[in-house]
Order: sequence, then structure tokens, then C-alpha cells
Amino acid sequence: MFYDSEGLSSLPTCLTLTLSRYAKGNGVVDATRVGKHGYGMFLVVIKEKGRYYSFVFNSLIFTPRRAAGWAGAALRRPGRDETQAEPRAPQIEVSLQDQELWAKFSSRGTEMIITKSGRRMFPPCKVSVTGLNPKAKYLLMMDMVPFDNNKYKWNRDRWEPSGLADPHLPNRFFIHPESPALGEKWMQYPISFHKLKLTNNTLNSSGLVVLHSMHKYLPRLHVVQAADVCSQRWGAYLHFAFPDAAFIAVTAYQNAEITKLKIDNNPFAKGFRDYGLNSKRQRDQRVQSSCKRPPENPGEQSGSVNESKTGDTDDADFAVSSTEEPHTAERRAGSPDSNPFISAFMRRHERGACGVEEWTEGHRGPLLNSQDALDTTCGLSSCHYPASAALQPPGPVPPSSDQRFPQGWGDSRAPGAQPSTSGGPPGGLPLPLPPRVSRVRLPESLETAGPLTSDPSGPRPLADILNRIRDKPEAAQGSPGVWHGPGRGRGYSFHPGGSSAGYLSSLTTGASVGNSLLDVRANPGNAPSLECPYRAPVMDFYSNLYGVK
DNA sequence: TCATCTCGCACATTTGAAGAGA
DNA sequence: ATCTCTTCAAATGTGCGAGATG
Repeated sequence: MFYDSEGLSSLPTCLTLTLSRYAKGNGVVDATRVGKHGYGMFLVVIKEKGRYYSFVFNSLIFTPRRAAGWAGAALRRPGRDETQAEPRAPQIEVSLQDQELWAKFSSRGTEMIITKSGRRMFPPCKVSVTGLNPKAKYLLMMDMVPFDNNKYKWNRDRWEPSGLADPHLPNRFFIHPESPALGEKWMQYPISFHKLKLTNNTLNSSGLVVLHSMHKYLPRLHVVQAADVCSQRWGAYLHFAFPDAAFIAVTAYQNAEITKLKIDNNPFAKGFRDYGLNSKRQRDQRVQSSCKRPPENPGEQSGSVNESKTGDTDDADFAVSSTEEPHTAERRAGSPDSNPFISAFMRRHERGACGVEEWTEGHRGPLLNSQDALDTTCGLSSCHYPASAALQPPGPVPPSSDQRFPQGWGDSRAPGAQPSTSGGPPGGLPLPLPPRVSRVRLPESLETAGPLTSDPSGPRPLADILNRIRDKPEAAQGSPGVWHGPGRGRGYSFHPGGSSAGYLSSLTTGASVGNSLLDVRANPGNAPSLECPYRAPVMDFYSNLYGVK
């Protein structure tokens, strides 16, 4: 069956929109759902220049960035048996968008400015989610977890550990303004957390995420099935960390390459792109430099990188100049091979888009302390590259926890260390952006993630509930639990219920919790799992869908 | 002295209200 | 009366750099 550009109305809006626009200029499109459940995956046939091309993918690739890679990895031709294969059970998968951009930052050691009033992240955390129950409501939240137990300092051209980290501050969750929303809405378009702000002001009460300067952090996404933000009954709870988006919080940029990347890519910083030309500030600099600098031998200043540049004397901003010789920049900032910090980033980057950390179940389940993520994030590491991996059969996760968590900075030069080779989909035919999603005003309770209300009977913001439970995991679990000492030298972790061995094992091996369908990718068969008498609604949905009891 | 932080600046985009026109 | 489009000002986001702080 073939559809014209108007014949795709039964598909999700995002997919329909993109395909329709693409089809206008490229002929007939056949979009057929793959699998008996008609959900999540599609077979698309595109007729272009008289030839047919077929692709199998799931809807989440239809994001501006992914769609740019029509001919690339995001869309791929189905393998021999893909269309006939029994479809895998859907599971909630999250992938970080703008991976190319993140990779650029990550390879240089991402820095994020934190200010008293709060500063947005750039690149913003933007994720695609699939596998949600389309008719269930979810809250999406983000917080930051410490990457390790180190504090860092910028030493000439590289980041170096500088003592032990300060104690991590109580987490503040940034709740996505459109929470709660139906699963189908979250899956429709990439979800941007661009309004998330970072601060170093511990006294702020306006919902900012509080971080320590010169500390390294990892963004973490929380998916909570709940009807509303004040709900005290949750369904499934899942969180994902994004190693590619690890960053060091700073009050001023240290690495000139990062500054240049920010200026080149952030629209708000466009004013600094032609910094050396006509800006008032630059004119002022010209006036000042003409007074200070001797007119002869302009390149004579010792140690100036300007020495290598051509006659233009207005390049005082060489540090961010795109005309700079690449090897010069690399030498200043430290090459990946010579910079342990960069190497560490790169090795994290190899792990893929994100790592599923844990399933829990509503109030009953344990909510990890932030430090737990240090032990669990990389251990599971299901790599959720949306399309290229969507139909791959479940298989064991590459067992390379050593590579993912370097034992120390010195290890980065070990033979096993490799530069990142993963990039986003190759550039291709640009496709139109999806329409802007209407903004939703936050309820009062969400605008301030402050202390709990004095009235215990009144509704409580979910962030407060989470914070309270995080502070008292043992209370949430109903049994004392066990605190483990520094795991591989990276802080403490809480394992509830006393059965710490099984719990830890399930975390680090990627075993599913409560329902084997939910994490079929990681180590099927090998991993111990926990028996959970409670079955979250989202699990029921999939169980019914696939007839699994 | 040094590393780090704060603040104000200029320049950019985003947002939303107001008005004109169909 | 309603809708769409354009214009414009205010709000907001950005990196820079001087000065403050510890």
C-alpha cells in the first residue's frame, strides 16, 4: 500500500509531518507499521529518482537532528529478517539529541557556566523518549549527579583533579514545564530541558539546580508515571544518565576551545562571533591597543599566539578565532591523547547515548541517592541510539566498566584508551523542523521547588516528595537498607532492604526489576533479577499488550 | 600572588502585546 | 467579530573583562 503525502494521517503527527514534507519533493512514500502491534516501529519506502528505498526505524528518529541523516545511520535498510522478525517488546528508551554537538563539547571537556541567578545549559539537554504508554501520564524531570569524588582545577591547558569534592548538595529536580503529559505527547517530539538553569547559589529557592563550581556532573533524566505533579501515587519510575553530557561547572570558562564552541553554536552568543570586526568593544580595544602597542613589530610579545598569525592586528581575540590553526588550538588546550580529562570524556562518550539506571516502582521502590548513579550508570549502559539500534537483537552489554570509569587520571594513557569514534548521523538532506509545541504554564506548586508546605494534608509538589524520599531512602523502602562504602573509590551508595547483594547485582548487570520485558537488552538470562510483588501500571500495559502474565 | 567569583556591559534572540488588514 | 500577520518594545540569554574576594 502506498500513501501520498496526505495519506499518512494514521501515523504519529511528528512522523506524518516529516514524511509529508519530505514526500512533497521526493515522490511516493509507503509507511507501514512493522510488527503486529502497530506501535513504535515503521517500515517506510521512499521512491526517489525512480528507485525505491526502504527503511525500518522507530518514530523517535524524526527529530530535526536525526532526520538530517536520511541517508545515514539514523535510517537504515532493513536486514534480511528484520521485517519478519518477532518484534521486541517495547521498552522505555531515551536518547540524547544533538549528539554531534555534544560530542564536540565532550571531546574538549564540556564546561557549563553557573551563576548566582542561574545560567542555562548549552547545549541544552534534549532527549527523545520511546516506549512509554501512550495513554499514561508521565512526569519528566532532570537533575545533576556528581560524576566522581574529585574537585578539578584548570592547569594551563587541561583539567586536573584538585582534591576531594565538596559534599553534594541536596538535589533539586527541574521538572519539565509540560509535565505531566501523556506518553504519546512525550514521544511525539524531542523533549528539551533548555529552561533548566544551573546556579552556585545554595540559598536560591526558584527551582534552580545547585552545583559546586569546579566539580564534574552528569545530567540525569527521571521518567515518572504519575497523573499529576502533586500525585502521591506513582507508577513506574525510571532514570537515565547521559555520559555524553558530563560537564564541569565553572563560574568562568577556562578552556578557550569551549568558549569558541559556545559562541559558534549558541544563537545568543552570536554577538561574539564577529568579535574582531565591528563591535564597539572591539573598537575600544583597538583604540586601547593602539595606545599601548608599539607600532613596530606587533608580533614581538613573547608567548603570544598571535605570532603565528598574519598581518591583521585586530585578532586579540585569537583564543576564539575560527581562523586559528587547528594544531595551535589543540596544542593550547591539550590534545586528546595528552589530556587525561579529555580522554576521560572520550571514553565516557564511547558508551553511547545514555545508560538506563534502574526501574523502581512507585513509592515502594528505592530512589537512589545521587551517589548511586556513580556505580550504576555505567554498569548498565544500554546504549540507546534510536534508529540504528532499535531493531538489533538484545545482547550483552560490552563488559568494559574499567574503560568507562577510569580508575584514575593516569589511566587515560593506558593502551586501552581510545578517542571517541562515535558521531551523530552524517549530514544529509535537511528536513523541516516539527512545529513548536505550545508552552504550558507551570502550576504554582511547580514554580518553586522550595521546602515542603506546612500543611501536611495539602498537595505536595512532586519535587519535594522526591527530595524527601531521597533524603530518607530507608523510610521509603520500609526497611533499614545498607550503605556501601566508596565503590571503586567513588562515594557511597545506598542499597535498600538489606538484600544489598542482589540489588547491587541487578543494577550492575542490567537485570530487569519486576518484569523481564522491560530490560530485555541487557544480559538476558545471565543477570539475577529481583522478585517484585508489585507490578507498576506501565508494566501492566505492556504485559497486556504482549499477552505476558 | 593567585585562583576564583561577581557584576555590569554590549549584543543577540525570544516573547508577547498592540495594531493593521483581510 | 474573528483570524492572521507585522511591528516593536521588553525580557531574557550570552560571553567578556574589570574588579572583588579569599
